[in-house]
Amino acid sequence: MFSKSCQYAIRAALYLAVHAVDGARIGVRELADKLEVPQPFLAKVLQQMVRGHLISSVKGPRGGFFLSERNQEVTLKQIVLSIDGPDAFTSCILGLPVCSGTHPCPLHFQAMAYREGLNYQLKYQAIGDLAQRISREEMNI
Amino acid sequence: MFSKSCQYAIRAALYLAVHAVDGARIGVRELADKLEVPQPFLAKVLQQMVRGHLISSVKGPRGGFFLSERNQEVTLKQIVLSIDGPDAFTSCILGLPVCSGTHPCPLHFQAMAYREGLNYQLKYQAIGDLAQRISREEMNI
DNA sequence: TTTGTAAAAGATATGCGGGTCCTTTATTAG
DNA sequence: CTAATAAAGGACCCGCATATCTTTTACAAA
Ligand code: FES
Ligand code: FES
Repeated sequence: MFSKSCQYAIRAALYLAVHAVDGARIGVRELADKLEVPQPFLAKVLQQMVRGHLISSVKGPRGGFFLSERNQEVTLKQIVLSIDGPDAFTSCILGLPVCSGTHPCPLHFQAMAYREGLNYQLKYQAIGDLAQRISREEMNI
Repeated sequence: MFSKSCQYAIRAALYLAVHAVDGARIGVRELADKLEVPQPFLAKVLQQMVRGHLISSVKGPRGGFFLSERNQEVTLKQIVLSIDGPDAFTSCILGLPVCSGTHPCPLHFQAMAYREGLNYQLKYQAIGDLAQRISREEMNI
């Protein structure tokens, strides 16, 4: 479904939303440590996200990653789109060259139901909103 | 979601169910040709399926692949299990080490809803049954 | 029994996502 | 201004899914 890069990206963004509050910045070290993912690889993903304006960063002492006001409004969908591209939700689950309702594969309608549901979630949940749910309902990231 | 091997496996099984009727056998050549997948690789997947008793084969002239009576009863779920292993439907969509409802990731419940639907489909649809739907509703495989 | 045919098996290549390392650049505290 | 710090950027490596090729084995028809 999601590539590893994309999973890391989402989890990192959520971690920042929950923990990088009040102007605090968080470094790759802590991030990689808390998410339990390989540090150098996470760094790559993070800078890719910065380039895509999904998260923000400052260099130097007391620097690190954080979410600007704009970044809080970023949706999970934007992250997926930016990292994995648009095909995750539009390609046929059986790998057929085209996914269409007029000549569907046998799993098409069931797969679409699933994907549409998830898609909706991704589309309308901003990082900032999710952060609150996460702390409130003590979810894992 | 599914690996390429698994996609090929499912499509091949369905093709056999639809076309290898009345004791006819179908060779790798035709199969690869019709499904538009790489022939030598498909051959590997097919023999893997034979070993797993998901499909049947005979060597020699007029030989090829087909579905025995037992094979008709095989479900898509068995194919997925045999090719991709059990993790496809039980692992966390964000890659967390465990997927559980008690400490869920933010996408857990939405993802589960989707997956359960698909899972049901895979679990209760036997190849033989699907074959009829496919011809009747002119679906693509 | 012979011969042609087609799958089985094994060894081998390739591409890419995933992962690491090293150097450069920017920032800020002192 | 300087030194310490942390991200950015570039080059590189590795394993595995994917894909290919060659040889061997089994079967069936004649
Ligand atoms: S055609 Fe296969 S999922 Fe739509
Ligand atoms: S915990 Fe992530 S999908 Fe269940």
